[in-house]
Amino acid sequence: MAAKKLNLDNFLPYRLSIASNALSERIAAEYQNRFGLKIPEWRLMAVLGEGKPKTQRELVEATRMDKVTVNRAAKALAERQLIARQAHEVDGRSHHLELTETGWSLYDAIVPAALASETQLESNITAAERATMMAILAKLTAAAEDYA
Amino acid sequence: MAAKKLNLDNFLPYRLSIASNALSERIAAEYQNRFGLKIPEWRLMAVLGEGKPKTQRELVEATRMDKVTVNRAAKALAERQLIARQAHEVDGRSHHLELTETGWSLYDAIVPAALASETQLESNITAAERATMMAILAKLTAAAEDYA
DNA sequence: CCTTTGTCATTGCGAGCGCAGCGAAGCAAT
DNA sequence: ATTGCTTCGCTGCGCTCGCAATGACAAAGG
Repeated sequence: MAAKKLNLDNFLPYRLSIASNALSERIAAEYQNRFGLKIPEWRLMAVLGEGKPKTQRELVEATRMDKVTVNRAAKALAERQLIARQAHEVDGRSHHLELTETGWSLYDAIVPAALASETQLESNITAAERATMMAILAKLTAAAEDYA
Repeated sequence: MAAKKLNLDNFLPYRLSIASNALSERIAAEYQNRFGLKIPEWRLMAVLGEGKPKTQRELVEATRMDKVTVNRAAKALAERQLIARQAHEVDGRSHHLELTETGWSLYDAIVPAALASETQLESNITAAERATMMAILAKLTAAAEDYA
């Protein structure tokens, strides 16, 4: 018999993974059904919704997603005419991506839905808890990445 | 221009996903390198380490993983002789899975490593923060799943 | 210039994940 | 016993993910 045991339910990375998965699935289904967007696509739109055109490289940084993920999401959005690729003035390899008219109207439709959805999800926790949570998540992320 | 904007960095599901991914990658690499285990395999061992033989169905419930994931993990562990499949006395379709001698010795080697790893990851947060975190994760998970 | 080295976007490919569907076995009801 | 329904483990298959390699262009050094 083992000297020491371990309870999976009390294991933080496990619980974090379960929670993240549950939320992701729920949100992914919602965005897919209502707007036809996958999560990476939605994330690009969220960043481009800040107003400034960005290159894929910049989007990778902003969304923390893989460059391939960003590329494919951008491709899908461009095909649906939700974003436009403007040639880069100085760098011939790169493009500036920005929301089109259609993109903006979809964005305007999504934002309230996203906020409402988040409000509902967080209806069980207090503002203080939320703040604590965000701080801890930042610490854990940093710790995991620093480890290297 | 959009009526309302949205900052991705302040979006909880996004931050949760980033954190979970960062931790998962780090842990997956560690288990893979040191013990040749993938995360689903490690989770099965963690549950079986409680001592009671379990069927795949029970493992699905305990680990919250898909039945296919559990099946493949069990297959891999059985091939490495880390777990044994005992025929089920009453139900001919099912088997009882339990750790073998070899399985136990690997388990005994992993547990201290897992605990040390978690301790290090959590060295930046207090016990109170950890407790808050766990409680919130449970609430969020429940909220996301209830939505259905 | 021209070569080398670096950077941005893209494509190739393998790994992982999970739904849907299958056969085998149990269970219920007649 | 037979029929129909459920449950267990397993396989097929499609989708997503991300590393690695490629192609196009840029920048730096001779």
